[in-house]
Amino acid sequence: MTDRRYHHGDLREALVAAGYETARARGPQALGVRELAKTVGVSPAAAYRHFADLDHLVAAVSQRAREQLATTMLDALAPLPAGDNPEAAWARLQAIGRAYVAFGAAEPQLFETAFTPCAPTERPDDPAAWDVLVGALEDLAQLGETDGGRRLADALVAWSSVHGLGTLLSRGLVPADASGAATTAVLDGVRAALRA
Amino acid sequence: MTDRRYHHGDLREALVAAGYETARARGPQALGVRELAKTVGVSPAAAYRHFADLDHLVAAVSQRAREQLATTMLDALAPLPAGDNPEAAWARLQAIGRAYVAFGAAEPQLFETAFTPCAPTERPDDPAAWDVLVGALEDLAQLGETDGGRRLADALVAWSSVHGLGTLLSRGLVPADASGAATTAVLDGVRAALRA
DNA sequence: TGTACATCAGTGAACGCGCGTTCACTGATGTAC
DNA sequence: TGTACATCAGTGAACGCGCGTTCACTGATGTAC
Repeated sequence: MTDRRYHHGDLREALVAAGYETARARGPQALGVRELAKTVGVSPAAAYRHFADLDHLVAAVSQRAREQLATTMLDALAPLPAGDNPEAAWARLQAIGRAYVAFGAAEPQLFETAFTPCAPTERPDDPAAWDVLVGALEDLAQLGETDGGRRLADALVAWSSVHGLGTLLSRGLVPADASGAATTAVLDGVRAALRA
Repeated sequence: MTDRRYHHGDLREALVAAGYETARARGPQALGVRELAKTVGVSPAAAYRHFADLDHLVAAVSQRAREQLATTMLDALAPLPAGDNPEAAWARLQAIGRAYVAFGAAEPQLFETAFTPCAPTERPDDPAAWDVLVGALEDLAQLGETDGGRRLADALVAWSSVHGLGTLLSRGLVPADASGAATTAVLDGVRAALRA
């Protein structure tokens, strides 16, 4: 399989997968055309059959990291009851927020990679963290728990909070052993902010 | 002055100042020993008289960026009445939060630089944004506006919120034209969260 | 006040390195007849 | 079914580059006598 010298099965996918692992271990700045080509067992020039330049390769890896983040949010949602009651809806918002922050703390380099500046992607994220958040807020608005007219503002408040804490944890600016308490405090804060 | 070939007046300071401008324009990754030495008009090796390696030079520039951020917070505080009443204390918290977010939006590369991972600094930040925040929260706790027992949690909630929004704005993930509304929403959210 | 001297902040050349990207090419693949 | 052929995903060598860091050195500075 990988032994085939020519006509790699799916070089693009192999490069993104290898890039994802590199980014996970050493961050987005460690991504390089030459090194990834070597990892995959291909000449550097081969990568240019699939990506215009390094920036586009980074963009593909970055997108994968964002999609992985969104996936962990959906995974956190999966076991929860889909209940139409307020408590269930708040629990869902809390679950995705917790997953977002936990991803930042557990995978600091991927978190960094997910939001690193790079070329625009060809396709939208799938799944997209923003959509998951908006969906959870929509449920709360439907139930009259939040002011439907402030949907966008609420989304920005929630996103800012979890993104901020995720960033602080991922960079070690908030110590890991404060992670649990900080997460609870921030999620409670979001709830209070949206309810007001 | 700068024409002197030997015994530069204060090469360390000159390198940090040049690094600050480079970081401001092109971000922390654009910092390099060779380029900064060239900017300052000195041979690359000269930099090693003042910094153990590139990482320590970056650390000095990063610290300067953080101190600049803290300074803009203090500047925002300066014109405000020092009043002992709740409204004045909340206004002070809001002012420093607004300054923090505005710095991220106005100086995205410096904001990035301020929190880029690098070597530890020799001295603590002066001024330090954290101290400014804690001071403002202390006032509120003294006035009974917030639960003094939750000082640390409150600080983390406030910091996460403004740091998150600052990051999102600095990276263009929240569009600049939503900056004003988003800032207001987030700051109102913090107030609601701490009051609860 | 003048001079010898130790200090040490600079020089400039060199090291080895890995990078992104381009180029002319080759040969495995799948298709058309 | 077998064969000629067009396609294009790969090769491998080379390009020019700028990087961090080290080294033996030089000469301006400030001090001690």
